[in-house]
Amino acid sequence: MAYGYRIGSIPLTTVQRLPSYLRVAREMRRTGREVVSSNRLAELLGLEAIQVRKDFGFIGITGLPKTGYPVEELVRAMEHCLNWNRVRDAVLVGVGHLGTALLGYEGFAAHGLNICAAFDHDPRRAGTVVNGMPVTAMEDLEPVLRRLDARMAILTVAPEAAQEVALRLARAGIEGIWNFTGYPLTLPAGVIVQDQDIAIGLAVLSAKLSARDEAAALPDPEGGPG
Amino acid sequence: MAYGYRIGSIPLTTVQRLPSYLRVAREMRRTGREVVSSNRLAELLGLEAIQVRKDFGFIGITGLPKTGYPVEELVRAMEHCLNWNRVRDAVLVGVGHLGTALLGYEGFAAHGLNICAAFDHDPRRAGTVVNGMPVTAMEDLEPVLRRLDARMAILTVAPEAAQEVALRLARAGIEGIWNFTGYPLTLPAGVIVQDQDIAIGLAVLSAKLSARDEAAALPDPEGGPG
DNA sequence: GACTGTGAATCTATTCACAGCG
DNA sequence: CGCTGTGAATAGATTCACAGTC
Repeated sequence: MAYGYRIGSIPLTTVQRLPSYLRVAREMRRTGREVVSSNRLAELLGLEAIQVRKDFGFIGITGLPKTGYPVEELVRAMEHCLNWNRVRDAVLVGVGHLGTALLGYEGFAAHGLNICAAFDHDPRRAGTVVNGMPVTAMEDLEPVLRRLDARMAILTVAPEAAQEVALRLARAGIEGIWNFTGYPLTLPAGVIVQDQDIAIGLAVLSAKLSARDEAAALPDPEGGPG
Repeated sequence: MAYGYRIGSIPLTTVQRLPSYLRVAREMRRTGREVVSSNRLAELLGLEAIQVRKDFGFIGITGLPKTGYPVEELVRAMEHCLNWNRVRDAVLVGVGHLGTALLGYEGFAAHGLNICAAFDHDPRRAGTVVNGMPVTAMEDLEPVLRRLDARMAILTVAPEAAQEVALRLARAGIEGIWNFTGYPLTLPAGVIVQDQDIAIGLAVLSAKLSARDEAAALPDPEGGPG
């Protein structure tokens, strides 16, 4: 196993689509809409209706023939599945450009995430306040973590430091690491690592543009432009 | 089709793994290593060796029995596939927290990306310089784009503005949009949109932590902790 | 012996066909 | 009808088995 197809009983691909369903469902709730069909959701998100229905089936949401799915129940079920209905504390390590941006990101509240401490290795940064969050020196990582109740860490240090810092976090009891460094971490089993590699998205976009160029350079075997 | 399984002749999943292969291969080249086996790469990246070999097969890299794959050729083939061997210009729209971070990100050079202009809707931000990049007012978007040679745009505006700005970019000739807004864009066919939704990674991590909690609350049907 | 590389097998995800219900 | 939901069918990704090569 080098993959991880399911989370609990829910397919990974379904979980990956939940944030976009949830965003739309919350917006509908806000505007007072009470039910929505799989067709409408699919259209808004560029998916197939059957996929929406299958996904909802996996997370145990049941709809009403003729009318659709109740928006309120959708929101509740997805929030429960993602645990986004209660606030969880997380620490952030590495207050560079990206760490700073994440400290300023207001969307985390909607995802049940509260950054409760920030750490940086640079002594000139420690002691300052960045986007409203005081920055603590790295040497205080362990004692501060002991006082807090954070299970998650957001890792935004330089790739060279990633492994060492991640290990310290794991030893200090952090259970889940959201890894923005691009460095492939090796950690004791039991610590969950979620890689967030910005290069992947860029790779896909680059490859698509590149493939289109090559297709355009060839005679057109079938189908028009686009 | 609501999916897009392949880019040219290469499976999407393979393209998504290329950045991590490339990172390791470049590091090996830097340290003077000339060949590497699929086994070694798999170990470093937490994959299966056979998957590495299959991936390399897809992008046309051929190795040598007994020795492995030539590092230099690996780097070249992957850079070519991703078009990361030549520099492409891109514009960035939306100089908030995230846009600012991306303007300061030094890794783009290694990915062949050069941000050549930045735009923002806020009149207080236009005219300033952020992380070395002068910020242009939104009303100058079209004329400035006409003078530049950018095919790609990085979209980091607020979700509410995403659709409208994306449409302007598409009309101005932008071919690929890297969409950080979380808003599901609808654009004329022919414009490639790559969604980069930070909430997906958080959703997966949250769901994994959540699933573990629920598993821990149950009697252990098989297998130890983890 | 130590690797690569191919064709088959397995496993997963998506899509289709259609039954069921209001 | 218009919509959900299930079981089967298809497409895709991963993994296995093993032949081929240096």
